[in-house]
Parts: sequence; structure tokens; C-alpha cells
Amino acid sequence: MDYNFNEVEKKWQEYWRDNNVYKVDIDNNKPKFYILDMFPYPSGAGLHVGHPLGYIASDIYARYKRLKGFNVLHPMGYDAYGLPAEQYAIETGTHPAITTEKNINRYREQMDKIGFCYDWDREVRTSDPRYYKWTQWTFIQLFNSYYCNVSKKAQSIADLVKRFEAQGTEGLDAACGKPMQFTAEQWKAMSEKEQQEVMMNYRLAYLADTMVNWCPQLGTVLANDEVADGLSVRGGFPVVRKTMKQWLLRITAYAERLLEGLETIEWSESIKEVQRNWIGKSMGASLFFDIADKDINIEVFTTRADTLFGATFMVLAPEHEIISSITTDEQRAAVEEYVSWAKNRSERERMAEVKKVSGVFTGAYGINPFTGAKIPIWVADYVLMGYGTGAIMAVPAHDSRDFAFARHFELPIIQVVAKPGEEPTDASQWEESFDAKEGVMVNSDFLNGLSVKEAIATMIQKVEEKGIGKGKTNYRLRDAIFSRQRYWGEPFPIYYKDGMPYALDESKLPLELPSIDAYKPTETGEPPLARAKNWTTEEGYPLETNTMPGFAGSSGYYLRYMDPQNDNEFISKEANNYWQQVDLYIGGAEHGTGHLIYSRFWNKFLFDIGVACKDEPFQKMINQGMIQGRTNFVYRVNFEKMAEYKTWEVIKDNKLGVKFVKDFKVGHRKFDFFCQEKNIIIEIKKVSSLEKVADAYENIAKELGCKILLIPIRQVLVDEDFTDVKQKIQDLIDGKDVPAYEEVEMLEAPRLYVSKNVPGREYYGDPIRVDINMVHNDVLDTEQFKQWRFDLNDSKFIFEQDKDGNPIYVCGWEVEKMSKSKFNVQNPDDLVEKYGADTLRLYEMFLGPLEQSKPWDTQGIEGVYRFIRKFWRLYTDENNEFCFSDEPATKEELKSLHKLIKKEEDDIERISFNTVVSAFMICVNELTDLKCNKREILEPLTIMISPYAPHLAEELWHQLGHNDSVVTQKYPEFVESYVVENNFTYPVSINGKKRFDLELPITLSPAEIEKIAVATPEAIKWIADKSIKKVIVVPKKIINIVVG
RNA sequence: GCGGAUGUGGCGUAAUUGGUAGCCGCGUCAGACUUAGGAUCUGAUGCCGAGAGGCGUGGGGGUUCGAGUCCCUUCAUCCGCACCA
Repeated sequence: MDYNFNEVEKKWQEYWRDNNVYKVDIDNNKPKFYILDMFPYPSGAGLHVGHPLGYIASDIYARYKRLKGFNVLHPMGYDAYGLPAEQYAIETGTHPAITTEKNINRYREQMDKIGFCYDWDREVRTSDPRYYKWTQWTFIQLFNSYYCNVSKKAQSIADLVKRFEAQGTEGLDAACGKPMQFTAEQWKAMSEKEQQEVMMNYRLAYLADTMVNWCPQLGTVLANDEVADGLSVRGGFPVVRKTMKQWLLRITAYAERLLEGLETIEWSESIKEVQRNWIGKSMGASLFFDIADKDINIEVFTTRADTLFGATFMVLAPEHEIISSITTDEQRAAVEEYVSWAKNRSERERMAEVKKVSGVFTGAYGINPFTGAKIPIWVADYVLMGYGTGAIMAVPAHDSRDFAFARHFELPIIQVVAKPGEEPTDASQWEESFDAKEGVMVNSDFLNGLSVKEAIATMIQKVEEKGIGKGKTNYRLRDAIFSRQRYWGEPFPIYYKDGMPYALDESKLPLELPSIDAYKPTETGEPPLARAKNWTTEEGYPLETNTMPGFAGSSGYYLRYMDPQNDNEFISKEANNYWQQVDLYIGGAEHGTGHLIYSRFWNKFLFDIGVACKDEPFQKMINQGMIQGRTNFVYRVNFEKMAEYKTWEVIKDNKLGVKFVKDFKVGHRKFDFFCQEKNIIIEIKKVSSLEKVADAYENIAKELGCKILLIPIRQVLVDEDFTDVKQKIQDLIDGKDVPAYEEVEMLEAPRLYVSKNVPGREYYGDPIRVDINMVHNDVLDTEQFKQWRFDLNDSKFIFEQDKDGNPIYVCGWEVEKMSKSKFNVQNPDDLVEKYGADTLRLYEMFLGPLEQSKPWDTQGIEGVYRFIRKFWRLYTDENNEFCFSDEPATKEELKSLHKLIKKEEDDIERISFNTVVSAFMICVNELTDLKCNKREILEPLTIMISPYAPHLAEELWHQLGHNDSVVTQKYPEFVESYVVENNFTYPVSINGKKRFDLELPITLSPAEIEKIAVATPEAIKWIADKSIKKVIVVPKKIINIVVG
């Protein structure tokens, strides 16, 4: 009998649980290591094979670090608040806590089956009052803090009040909503409400009117990262822009620190870049433009102060508050109409119409501060209120959007930057704007002749001197909207007195989520919490009815794992000083602009107030790739695309020696393919319409002096290799006379065939990626499609025609994200059932580099399963009886083992788990060949495989006669002397090409090696009559003989 | 449009500093044991070629004794951001 994984895995999972093997406590005698997975949102679908990929990797790393003598913190918990459970509650009336609990239990069961080494005593759930007490506590600290730009950290709002009392805003440099100036006397004269309003301008958690993403279907606002393509990420409902009073976190105060911090952490360059883009720092200048005949000015932000002389008009965002006060009476009606049109457009419409130019003139003029020229002020929605000041100076010559706008509304265009050595030209005649990042200033008075870089600096200096502007750094990052009009989230520890919000006393925490009768908004549109009875403080003040967003609970959870049972503090100093920060964080890259930036902000704030001892939460991060599913499809072949594809293939691969351009435009006409050099047009046309268009095209060809070839799309069916077309194109290039087109008759349906092991060939002769319409969006009814989907798993082939006998449906598959709606979800439970957890663990690692996305393909799992059994057989004899030898190990056996020790150490450190699995296979193959069953080899081998296949290892460890757990053992010591060789087999190259091997003692000098090498019969044969020019000898690497 | 990646056999991949391209596994083929094989074991397997040998890391060019690796250029695919002034 073979290895019985079912029995063994169950046995050790129980043993580990009953013996608290994974429990971890502070141990000052050991170095610590904190390795963390992104905790999951427990959805109803349970885990799929993509989830455990990161968990398995971190589990292996954690177990390895433990063997290496570290005290490893490796916890797990649940991001338990979230929309799906609440949507379900609205539909069914089931309390989200019940749904969540059920899902958590399922997740836990699935995770336990895979044999993770989490210390479950440290589990956290964001919806647990004992946990969210500290989320609320952190919120109160944010509410009671402001950000001092001088000390560059958060400080107590009480200090700010003291300052106001002493000196007002004199000398204050703090992050705030809008600039404020008042004296101590004025402060003291304010009413409490007024003072509270002033403080609100500085608090790090503040309430303000703000433009939000409002999702009517979900009945809540959403953060920018919760919206994609104008739709909500959860649910896919439309989102509109709307001004509402919301809680916000002043994350912008930390923009610079968030940016700088990226330099200190070991994250992938791509995710750092995502964050840099999100923060969007740009250095430029803010300039004030006076308005003609008015006593007001407009502030604009520009990164290109140098182009000021080229500013020929100004543009305001439709939401800009100054619009109504500057618009002239003649223009008022038009402006108001435009503004209301622009405001009422959905985000989706706006995005779809980015290329369309729209705008309206206000009738007002700004004054160019240097030339004194009057420049018209327009309103247009290509300027966004959310960025900079919501107003720009437009320099059409050097900005494509300004250029398009100027063209459309016939506004003047002045060139101010020229390529070095080139004279300025009449910009009003240009076809497109000149993106002048480098060049020389022209038409710009005192800037003329300067480079762009010099001109920017000079201009900023000049502007500052004149007092009409100043150098300024601008960030794209917006403050994070922190309230949601939902039920299933943390209640705010806030009550209202006299209309102003106040924080609850910390002793009142946690403020527990009340139970309510239904989970939807009230009839009057209040958030669900307004349904709660007695939702007031003891004194009767009303409590906040908004709840916190999903990222509230996940922003500081890694800290809580350090001290999860502590009800008196967020974390004890002792725990924090010991565990410090997360050493290795593993999770998906999709949280780049959400959780990962909020967490960094949250942690920096906690660092400022002395709760966290490190400025950054996650020192090193690995983003595991997504495991994609294989989805089988039925396709309808799009012959037009196929013809285009084949034609392109012919042009590309046939190496015709001339260059064809795709989608080439001549004037307003667009051609499929165009070769300028030879004046050849190739067009792809439907057979039925070919005759009609042929004449038209011949005229065009004549007009342009071109030759034309029309390819009937049915050509692809009768001429699979496109030989005919190849010939015609070649003839055209050679200047031969070729008829513009030939009618192709289709006599019978094309023969389709399946080559089972050539993906892509399944649906047509050549591996063509035809543009294909997924059938369920198209003609076929869903039932039939579904049936096919399942039939397709065995590459069963289907060939159909529709009612008119026209389109042809074939099958194939594609790699997609795994999702229930795509019928392609692979569930780990089934695989554990069939192959065991250890096989699943090894296979997920063996699939390829952790960070790479890869399609899930179960075919290869057999190989890993075979390996596991082969590994088992090393320890057993033909009768499956354990059988070990106490003989000393041979040199070969030790060499094999120690090669593996080194490889595993090196590769685990660089998170290359797939190569470690491969190294195990090599070692086991070698030991099997050596028929090795020595304890001296097998004991260390058992320890070494335990991070990967813990159940198997634990069983074998006990079979080897031990009574303790393999988890608590020491990783074997690498001994170099076992792997060093006396000889090295040199590859000998002649002119860089390897020709033969030569085994030589490693003690030889390069000169000796050269002497021997050139004298070998093999070398002599290759040198033949040529002479040796040079011999390169790299010791223990290569010998290269250069002959000539 | 901007930014980040990635291109190696039929497939997943390996090659850590420029030094034997294709390790390991899947698949395939052949053989052994078998009543049987979707079990197990053995061998072969980049392509072309009977062989000698030639060609091969998306394409083109360069540096080098030597390039998957470095440089230039080009093509393709994936991901992120996107009227960001």
C-alpha cells in the first residue's frame, strides 16, 4: 500500500491543534520574525485555488524561519465588514453577522485542511467589538489631532487650541482645508460653535462638504479606489459625482511622507510606482491672474510657468465657484446651461466622451501679468475641480488638450518653445501641438533663448518677485472619504451637540453596532443606523449614523495581532517593541491604491502619536500573482478579423522587404494596410460587397497613384496558408500587374480539425486568435451554451452553423480571472480530497514564480503527486514497511543532501519556491538511484521538506522514532566540503560554440589548463588547419579557443 | 496617451555576477510488467538533417573571446493610471 495522505493529514492536523504547536509568545532569547498574509474578506463562495497561493508561500516561509531559530509571528484573521453580507441582509433579512460567521467558519475549515501554521489564538475579526474598539479609538485620536508642517508630524488638537489662545494663527503652518487667519483676540471672541468649525479645518479626521462618488444603487458614497470606470467595484453599479457632507481623513497631510517612505521599504517597483502615481506629486507654480474690470483674481496651477507668454486663454472647471461672479450678462444663460449640463453628466458619460471638446466663454477676461494682454476666460469640463485649483492658463501650442480646444473654438495659438536651432513657425497652422519638454524659449521676452528648465526656474523667481505667484508642489492625492451610509461597518464614536460633532469619551468604547429592523436606508434617505432605537449618548445627544468604510478595520490590523487580547491598550509597548513591524507581507497587488496606502497613512499617524514604533508598517512585500482559470468557449469565427490577421501575418512573416502600416490614414481616408514605399493599399472586404466597392477603390487608387489589392474575407476559408495572397502581394511589390481583386467562391464548409495538444489549434487550422464574440452575448441561447461549456472540458469539438447557415461556431479556451460567473472556479477542497494537502501545497509552489500570474492547470499536479509517493518510498521497502539504515552515509549521498540544503536556503530567501520544489525532486531522484535509506540523510531531509509538506514530514519524523514535532527542529547545517569536487568538467568552446567536455583537476593553473586543452584530440580536430588566435580560460567556468 | 512589467521547446518553467540554453515537471513516443491500464518502472524527446553537422531564447542591429542575460531599435502581450494642467 502507498502513502495514505487522508489518514496522515487528518492525524497531524489534530495533533498540531491539540498540542498548540503553533502558539507563539514573546521570547527575548530569540530573534523575531513577523510574516503576514493579507487577511481575506470571507465571501460566500469560499476559498478558490488562487487564495491559498499566497498563504502557502507565507506558511512555507514561516515554517522555514522557525526551523532557522526565529520566533515567528504568523497570524490570520478576517476582514469581516463588507458589502456582500449587507446586500444579502437587505435581500433576505439575515443579519450580516450571521452570514459572516458562517462564511468565516467555512474559510477556517478550508484553511485547516491545507495545514497552515497560524497561531489561531491571535485571530482578529474587524467586526468584533473587542477589535473595532481600537478602530474607533484610532479615529478619536485622528479627530483630536492636526498635522504640523513644521515638525512634520501629527500633534494634539489641544496644543493647537493653546496656540490659538496665545497667538492666533500667527506663524502657524499646518495642514488644513482652507487657509485661515485670525488673532488670539478674534479666537477668544468666537462662539464655541465657531471655534469648533475652525478646529474642523485642521483635524486629521474631519467633517466637510465634499465632492463624492455617490452610488445610488448601493445608497452610499465610495472612495476613489472603490470606483472603476464610473462603476462601483463591488456590484458594478453606476456612480455619480455629488457634493455631500462626509467624514474625511486628511491623508494629504502625509503625502510627502508617504512618498518618501517608499524609498525605505522593499516593495516591488511596480507597486511603488502605482503609489507614486496615486500621490501624483508635481512641482510647479501657482499664479494669480487679475480679471479685467474686476477686483478679483484667479489662481491657477501650472508645471510649465515657462510657457506663460504662450497663454492665450484661461479655462475654469464647471464647478469653480468664481464662475458666477465673473460671467457677463450676455454670456450668463449659455454658461449656466453649460455648467448644469456638465454637472449632471455621469462619470461614465464623461469618461466616454473625453475626446469631445466642449466649453463656453464666460465673457470675462484675465490679464496676462507680463504682457498685459487680455485673455478670454472659458469654462470647460476638461479642467477638473479636483486637481490643482480647478483653473488653468491654457497654452495651446504646447498642450494637446488646450490645442484641441483652441482649434475647436478658434482661439489664438502662440509658440513659445522651439526645437533647438529651429525658428518659430506660425502655430495657428500646426496640425498638432508640440509637446515641448525640451527646447529653447521663443516669443517670451526675458525668457528667450533659455532652455525649458532654466525658463521654469527664472519665471518662478520673477513671479515671486512680482508677488503674483509662487513655486508650489501639488499632489493628486485626495483626502480619503471615510463615511459610508451603510449598516455593516464600525459606528463612529461621535455625537452631535448644537450641530457640531464631538468625540465620545474613550471610556465609552467600544460603541457597539446597534441592531435594527431592516438593513436599508430609512424612508427619508437616512443611513440604516438612523433606524436604531435610542441611538444617542446617555445625555441624549444623537450619535453619528454613518459607519466607517471597509478600509477602516484593515488599516491597523497587523498591529493588533501583536497583542490581540489586550483590552486596555491598542497594543502594549512590550509587544510592539518586540514585534516592531511586519517583516514580510504577502498579498495581492490589487490593493496598491487602497489598503496599502491607507495602512501606511494609518501607521504613520500611530507612529506620530507613539503607538507604533516603526514609521512603515510592512518592511518587505511580495505580491503573489493571480491564479487564473481556464474558461472554455464556443466562438463564432469572425472572418473579417481572421482575414485581417492572416494578411498581417503574411506581411509580417513573409519578410517582404517593405514596410506596411496598419490603419493608415491618407487625408480623411483610412486604409487597412498601406505601404508608402511602394504605394500599395491592401483592403479586406466582404465577398458580397466586394464588387460594389471595387470600383470606388480603383478610383481612390488612381487618385493617389497607388495600386490596390482587395482581399475577400472568404479567402481565409479556401486558402488556408494564404499562398495566393502572399503571391499577389509579392507581385505587387515587384511591380507586376495584379488585378485588384478576384472573386472567391466558397464551395463547401472548411474542414475543421482538432489537434488535442496544441492549444489554439483547436478551433481553426492555424493558431489564430480570431476576434471572437462570446456566444452567450450573441446568438445562441444560454442553455445550449452552458451545455457546450461542460462538454468542452475534454476538447470535444463542436461545429455549428446558425439558422442562416452563416457564422460558424467553434470551440476553444482562454485564460481569465477566476470567478463564479465564468464557470471556471477551481476549489481547493476537491484537490485536497483527491491528492492531499501536501500535494496541493507543493503544486501551487511548483507552478512558477510566486509573483507571476499563471493559469491554473491541474494536469501537472500528477507529477507532484508522484513525487510525494516517491519521497515516501525512500523511507519504506517494497512492502511499504518503514526501513532505515544506521550505516554512515556515502559521499554521493551527502553531496546530494548538502546541495539541496544550500539550494533551499538560497532560494527560499529570494522567494523562489518553485525552484526549491524542483531541487527536492532532483535530490529524491538521486537518492532513489542510490537506494539510500540512511537515517543520516533521511532525518535532515524530513526536516527540510517540512515547510512544504508538513503532514508528510511529521509522519515520517515520528516513524523515524521521534516523539516531538518536526516543527520544533533545527534546519540542517550546510557543510561545504561535502559538495566540493576535485575535478571540474570544463565545457570547451571553439569560437564561443561548445564542442566537447574536458574533465580536469581544479588545482590546475589557467596556463596548464590551456596547454592540456589545445592538445586534446578533439581540440585538434576542430582547430584543423586554422591557427589559434587566443585561448580564454576561466577557472571552474569555461575554456574558449579562438581560431581563425 | 503615460507608467510598470513580460516574451525561452507542444505546455508550466530553469539558467543567482555576461561563461555548457532548455534543469524539474507535464505531455508525447517507444519498451517492460500486465487479462487490462487513466497503475508502476525503464528509455527517448528544442528544431532541421540519414549522418557529419547546421539552426535556435519575439524580430533587426551592436558591444564582447563569449549574450537568454548588457546597449540601441522594433513588434507583441499583460497590468496599473488616465482630460492631473
